[in-house]
Amino acid sequence: MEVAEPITKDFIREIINEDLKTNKYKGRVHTRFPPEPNGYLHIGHAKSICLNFGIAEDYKGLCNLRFDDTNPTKEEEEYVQSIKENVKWLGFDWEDRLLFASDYFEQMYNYALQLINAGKAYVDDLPADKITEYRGNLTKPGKNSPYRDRPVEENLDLFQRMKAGEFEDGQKVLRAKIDMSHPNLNMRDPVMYRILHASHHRTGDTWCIYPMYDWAHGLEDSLEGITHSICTLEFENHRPLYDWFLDALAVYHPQQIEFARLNLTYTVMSKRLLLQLVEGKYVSGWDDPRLPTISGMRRRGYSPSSIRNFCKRIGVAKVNSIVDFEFLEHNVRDDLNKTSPRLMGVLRPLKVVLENYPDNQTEELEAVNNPEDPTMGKRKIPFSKTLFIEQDDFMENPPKDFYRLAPGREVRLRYAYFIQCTKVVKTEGRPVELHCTYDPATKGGYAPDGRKVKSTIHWVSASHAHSAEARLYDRFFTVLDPAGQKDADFKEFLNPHSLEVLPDCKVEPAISTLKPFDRFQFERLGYYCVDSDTTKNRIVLNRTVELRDTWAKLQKTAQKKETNTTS
RNA sequence: GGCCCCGUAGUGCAGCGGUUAGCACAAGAGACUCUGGAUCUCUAGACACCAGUUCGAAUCUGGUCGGGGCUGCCA
Repeated sequence: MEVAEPITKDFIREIINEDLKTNKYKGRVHTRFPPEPNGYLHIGHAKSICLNFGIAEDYKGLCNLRFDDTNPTKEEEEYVQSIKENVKWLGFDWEDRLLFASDYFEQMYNYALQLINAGKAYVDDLPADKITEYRGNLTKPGKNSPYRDRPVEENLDLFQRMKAGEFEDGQKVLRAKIDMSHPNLNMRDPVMYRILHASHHRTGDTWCIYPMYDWAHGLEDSLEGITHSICTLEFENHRPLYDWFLDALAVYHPQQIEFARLNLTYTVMSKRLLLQLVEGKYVSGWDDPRLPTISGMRRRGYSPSSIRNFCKRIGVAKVNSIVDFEFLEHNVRDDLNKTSPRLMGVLRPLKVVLENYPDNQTEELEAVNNPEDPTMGKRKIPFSKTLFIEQDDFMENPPKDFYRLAPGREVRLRYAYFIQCTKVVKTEGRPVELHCTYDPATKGGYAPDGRKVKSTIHWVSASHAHSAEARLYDRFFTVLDPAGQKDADFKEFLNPHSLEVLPDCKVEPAISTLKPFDRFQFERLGYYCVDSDTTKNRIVLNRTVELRDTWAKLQKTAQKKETNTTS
């Protein structure tokens, strides 16, 4: 029985409820997800996507996908494509509302003219460093540019010539005329347009002046009839400006609401830093499975619903916080447990020969595809005299709490037989082959005499197994907050063991029915998925996340105890 | 020295003047089990501080302390 998720009423939905009550927007709810196409989306964006599209769903409103493409020097078409794919993959639909800020450039230009005419904007000839200097700082008020009081006619003429391409990059800017001594630095005559002789991914070379975020964003929202413009906390100080522009123009005025962006332990959540990792080849690309990008997580094996659940469960607030990476993992396990077919595969094979099993016999044993979901059916697994089991499932001198195979001990091979270890073959002190006997009476895994075994282990038939490469991932960084370390580059904290490649794993034949991006569980090991590097001749698997492992935890605490007493 | 935002278990959220301060993850104990998985049960754990308002404050007000953000022609 599924327990209904409690309906969390976050502060944003409370504001919307209030607006609905007062009929502020005539009953409309219209949000937008406004990425800049300058990189790939990450899990932090997923939070925003779920929020914006989720609110639209909840209130039967609309959510636009709008690319905020106002800076041609950083934006690329590749990013537009990846973002569209990611949003779609996450399960959201912008219908016919795929929009671009660049579609409004002409309109924005006219609005700028309007502001100039109203005496609220001026062309400034000050170079960039002077503008900075004139701005003052946190505690010192700024001072007016000598060009601040140019007559309207001159401003109009200059601005039109900026647009016409008569000036070099950086030679002039258009600024709002607000207040150079305002305590909020954003209000000290912010730049509205800069000259950029750069080719834009959509408008090409038709423009050489491009609007700044503060000027553009509110207009985009206004033009689209957005009701609630949801953004992250760092834009809080920009809201007065957002409001100022819209009021100065006397146009439709959405409400900006800020929430805290997502932070996750042991990772970085910034397109800028992720770009460094990609460009510096610290990863294989934007879709490297160790990255918190949507593409990376998809390749790693995360399901869209696991990400959506995660985003729903972390909530929305205004406190800066950092979510445990374990919580993300909990959500994948939770989802994948219910939806993933099970398979058996051996990561680090140890050969087992069943001495009393007929030499050339093969049996087909029946296995359940998903114990959590009987509708997923059953499958046959081949069994024979020579098998592989996991090296970890055998210990020559086991401690008392080790339940698995050991000399003289009996365990169950899942869905197969009880076996007992009779002999250990070693080279250089390491077990390389086990001789066991099987009990024919236990076929299927049940002992007719009712005797119990302490554990059930997984196995594959040696001659039937498919070889595969498994890529095991560990946390990407060694510290909780790699980007927040004092006086240090975040790349210093990369975990050198974040990727472990096991080139020759042994997997049951059913693996061949899967295709890239298919997800499954290796029984007793974890959730895996087929990597996109897989070809006809080579199977590559990614470990999404390990199963919860109380044995490993026991060992870890025992180890800790030991080092505590010895030191 | 300025402006803005924020302080509830280890972590993330809920609590909207009267609750034994709730939920989830993590932690600990146990049950069950052909995955040392899943599931189930139980345990421990928090209102930053000080005043004020009120019969009554985690909730309202003021202050203190603490955290975050803001000085791009980035978004």
